[in-house]
Amino acid sequence: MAKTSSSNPRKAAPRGTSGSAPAKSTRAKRSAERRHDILAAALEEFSGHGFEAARLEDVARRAGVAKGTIYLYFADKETLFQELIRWQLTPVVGAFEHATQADVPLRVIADQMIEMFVREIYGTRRKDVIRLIISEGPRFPKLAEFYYHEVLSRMIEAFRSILRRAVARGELKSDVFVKFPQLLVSPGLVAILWNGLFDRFEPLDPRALMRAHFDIILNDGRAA
Amino acid sequence: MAKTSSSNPRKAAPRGTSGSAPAKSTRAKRSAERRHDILAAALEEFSGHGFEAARLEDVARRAGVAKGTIYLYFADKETLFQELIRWQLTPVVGAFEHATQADVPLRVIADQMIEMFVREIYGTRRKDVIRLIISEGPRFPKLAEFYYHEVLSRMIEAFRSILRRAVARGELKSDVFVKFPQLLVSPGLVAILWNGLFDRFEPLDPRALMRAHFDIILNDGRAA
Amino acid sequence: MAKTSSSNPRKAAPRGTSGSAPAKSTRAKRSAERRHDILAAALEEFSGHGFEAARLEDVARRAGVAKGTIYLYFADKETLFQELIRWQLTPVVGAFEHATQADVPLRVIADQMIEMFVREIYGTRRKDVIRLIISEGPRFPKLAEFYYHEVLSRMIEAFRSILRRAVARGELKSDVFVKFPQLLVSPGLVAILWNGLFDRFEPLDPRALMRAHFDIILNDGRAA
Amino acid sequence: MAKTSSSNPRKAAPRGTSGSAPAKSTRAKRSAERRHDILAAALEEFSGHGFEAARLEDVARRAGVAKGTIYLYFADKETLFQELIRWQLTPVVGAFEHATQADVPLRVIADQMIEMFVREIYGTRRKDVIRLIISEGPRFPKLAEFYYHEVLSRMIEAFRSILRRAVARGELKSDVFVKFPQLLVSPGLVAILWNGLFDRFEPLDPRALMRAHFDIILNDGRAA
DNA sequence: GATGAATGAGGGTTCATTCAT
DNA sequence: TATGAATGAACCCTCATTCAT
Repeated sequence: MAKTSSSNPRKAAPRGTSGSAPAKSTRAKRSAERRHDILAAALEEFSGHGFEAARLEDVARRAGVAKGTIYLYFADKETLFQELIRWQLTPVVGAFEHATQADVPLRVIADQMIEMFVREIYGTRRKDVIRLIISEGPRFPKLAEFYYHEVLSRMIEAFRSILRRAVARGELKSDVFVKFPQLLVSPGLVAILWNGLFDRFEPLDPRALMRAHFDIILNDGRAA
Repeated sequence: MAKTSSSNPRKAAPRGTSGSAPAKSTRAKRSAERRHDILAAALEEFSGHGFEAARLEDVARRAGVAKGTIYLYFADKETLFQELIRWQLTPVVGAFEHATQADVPLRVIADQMIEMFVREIYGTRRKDVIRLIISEGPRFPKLAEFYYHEVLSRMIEAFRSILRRAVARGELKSDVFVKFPQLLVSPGLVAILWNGLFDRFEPLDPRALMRAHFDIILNDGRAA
Repeated sequence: MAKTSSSNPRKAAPRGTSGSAPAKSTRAKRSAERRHDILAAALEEFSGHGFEAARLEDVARRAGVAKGTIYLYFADKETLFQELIRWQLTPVVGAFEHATQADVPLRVIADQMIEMFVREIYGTRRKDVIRLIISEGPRFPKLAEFYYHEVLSRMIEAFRSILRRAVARGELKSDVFVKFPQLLVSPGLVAILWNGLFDRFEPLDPRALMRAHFDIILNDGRAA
Repeated sequence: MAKTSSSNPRKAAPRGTSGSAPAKSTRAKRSAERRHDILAAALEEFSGHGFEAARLEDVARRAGVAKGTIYLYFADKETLFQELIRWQLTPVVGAFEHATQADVPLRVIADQMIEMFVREIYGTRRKDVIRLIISEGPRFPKLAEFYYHEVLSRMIEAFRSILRRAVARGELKSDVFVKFPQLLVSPGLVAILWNGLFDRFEPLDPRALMRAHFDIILNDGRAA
């Protein structure tokens, strides 16, 4: 009953060019790469098949490691899954919070948000991560909890601060969005879900959808 | 070596209002009841665990039948799942189409839609059926196809006819909704998903959310 | 509760001219027909799939009866199987014994045997019955026992009496066949087995095979 | 919804003489042993119960492995069955072909054949393998095909070359056996089938049977 | 650390048999 | 008698997890 021999290697994969980190022991670097490879492989497999149907053997093969190796880095399938979500979403939250601090007109922010969403979420595997949270969240209370506390509530707070500034500035006549910030992001959600389910029947342009939505709610006459 | 998988009766489901036929033979009635019991049990189990993780043994136990009995009514697990979706959603589409034919002001229709949604979807197991389609749809092309053709496209068409009338009447200045009817229903979707994932952290009143949304897009000054 | 209005029409006329049986109560006649139908259906299914893989549901459907009806006539699947063998083989033994009593030259008898074999065994479902005994016999001791006592030993005895007469008459110089009558029938067996296994690769004419065999062992110069 | 059934090593079977390689890694050796154990266990179970009725759990228990282990070596039950046949029969074909190349009198060859048959087939489990092919072949076209191409046609060819030499030498007056080599082996077949079905009622000495047969067809006066 | 062979519980599906109608 | 819906034991196969090397 080997305890996890721990000294769990650092997160954060070396992204892009391989070893830019200057002074990491080869051991530690290899370890971090392994962990990254496994997470990346898991992303593909969980995205493609869902949690239950994804097979750790396929994750291992895709990562180029043996099945047992996965258990050196992650306690079990469920932990791997949760770490995968964390690994993908944590970076964007920071970027998002940072991007919303600039004091620019609401419409400009909206355009930035749209581009950011399309570039960082819709155009990447993160789209599938969102879908995974929606699909598997109800069966993984801890996952939903992590997502709510570490991602969603921070993003909502960022939104609210933007919105409050916009109301103060008179750009928004109403404060409904402060109360229901979900209304701001719902088109993004719809775009993601539609894409996975119905794009083959009727494609949906996420940018156009979100622009139309902001035109309406910002109510500036462009769409009226 | 494979055998032709045996025949399955698949008697007509008790769509909508129950049996109006006054004199059903006991056999046929029992059969319809069994089918109904199995579908109801499957709804609970699939909702609670998802398609893969739901166990037919639990469905059987919950329905009060033996495991093998399920196979008298449904060819396999997947068929049971699809029939379940069909059984739950087909009736509401008709009701919805009928409800949207009245020639009344858009705001009245909107209020009716909200009430209908809360009563027929959000307040029932149908909410879970929607969630199931979102979760499992990507892995069940036929399911997504059925849902798109038999449910979604019909509902979208109904929406569009309402919206076109509203534009013609001058109630709507823009025709974006005719182009993106998804924007109309996105709050309902958000409400369902939020409910399953985050209600325990921060409850969300679906009626309030949807009303806020319609206030904004109908733009009549109440919320502006 | 409409009962099936029944009056189930009789199946398949009882071979050759229709009703030659003079005075059977309708009940008894119907019952015998049912039994016959089930046996005939079982012959097809067991021949085609073997004992284990044959499904009683298919037997019932083919016989035009309900699954439960089979159990009114036969105790279980195994009994049905054994009765089937008995039903098919009992008649031929008598015919065979009768045919071998004529006091004619051995070669004439041989030719008659060949024709009888081709007509009554190889050209009919009885060929499959033989195969079934070979395939399933080791797992059904009672079946092998029945076959040995009721069929084989009687046929062997008949053969031996022919052979003894032939030896006495000087038609056969040796009495090996009296000791090993199996050598007489082995080509028939080979023909049956070859037919089921390899005919598609290399057809085998049973009549030619058997004639060649008798030419050799009767050693009369035709083939020498 | 189907997954690609995973890979199967299928290391080379220990054909004929065991491992001549002196230094096998323990891993590889254990693997070959396991495969052999499973095949041997499968031989017992399939022989005793037939393909359908044999249970893989019993094979596993007999081989001393877990149920799942079988699937590390064989894709499924059917593959295990076919590999079993191949494993048993391939070696004898080569041995047989080799044995028939000596240019010795026909009667000598015949005696050698008889001894070889009794020693290598009748006295071993290969007898049961032959029975399995006969029993299951009609339901496993691929099995019959393998057997015909890899075993039977090669043996027939070997027989024919012997026979042609014998005809040329004047040892055989007729060439019927060149046309129907089945007639040469039919007593061996009869011996095998008789053994499985009727030996308990009336034992049959395979050697005596085959000698009697060859005496007759070689027609040299010993038996006349 | 890394491997991958081995494990064995678990679940979908089949089908002989029963029994209420 | 006849039916066929219902039963539930049985069995093949999968795959997360372990552990000797």
